[in-house]
Amino acid sequence: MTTSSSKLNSNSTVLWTQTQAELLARRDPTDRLSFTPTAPFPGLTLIGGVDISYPRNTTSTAIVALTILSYPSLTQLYLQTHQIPITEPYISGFLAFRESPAYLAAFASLRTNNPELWPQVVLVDGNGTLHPRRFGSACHLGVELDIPTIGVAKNLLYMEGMTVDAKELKHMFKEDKTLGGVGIGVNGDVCAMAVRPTAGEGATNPIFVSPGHRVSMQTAVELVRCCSRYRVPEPIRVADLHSRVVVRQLEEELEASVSAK
DNA sequence: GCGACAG
DNA sequence: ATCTTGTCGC
Repeated sequence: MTTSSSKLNSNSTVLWTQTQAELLARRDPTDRLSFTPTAPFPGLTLIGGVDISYPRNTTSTAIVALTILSYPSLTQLYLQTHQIPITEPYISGFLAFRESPAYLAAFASLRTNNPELWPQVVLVDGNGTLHPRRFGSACHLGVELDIPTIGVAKNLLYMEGMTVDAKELKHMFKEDKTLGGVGIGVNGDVCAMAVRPTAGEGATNPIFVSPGHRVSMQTAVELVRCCSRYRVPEPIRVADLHSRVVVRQLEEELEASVSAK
């Protein structure tokens, strides 16, 4: 008798759904911040960003990058990568179970080596409340660390009950050049904002911002706008670019070790 | 019914 | 996420 991997995945999914429900009970949807939750955010000086890049031809390991930028200058104060084992597959709606361990390792290192740079808010590459169970990876990391987080996704996660789809949104931003953002409702809740990328009126491909933990929708959007020079806000952009550089190095090392034997 | 599904 | 070149435009 054989055991199919899809069967294993669906079993994990049941447990993971339960875990998400438990952690959701600990999520704080309000502004519980160490700075004033209104632009230009007096008191805010340290903002974090995290992202993960995966090497081609390998599924067991990845590179996580954590960066800390000063605010409002967006100067890079810290940028560290870690090679982390990846044990779980990517399953839509359960991204945190794949990536959160890597994030936790990165933050553990920061706490040990540069505790003075512990961020006041963290931008996460993924969704917050824009999620089938209102608990995306940004919420997950936020609750685990009890740190304010904001989810920023480059693509729309489709789910039942959504008021708009990606194509409609693109149309709306194209039609109305002054449109800055569109609320994304799911079964009566506005759980995200499609935000027109900063850098002009011509851009029509939005980013999707949703609160993670200890941040309101309003504050999340405002803050993302305030640290965006390009489509992707700086903290995530810096982490993304650097993790990609390091992933290339890892790929070369892997190639070398193969040809060496 | 088919397709759409963060990274 | 990753595989991938040039190209149109500011």
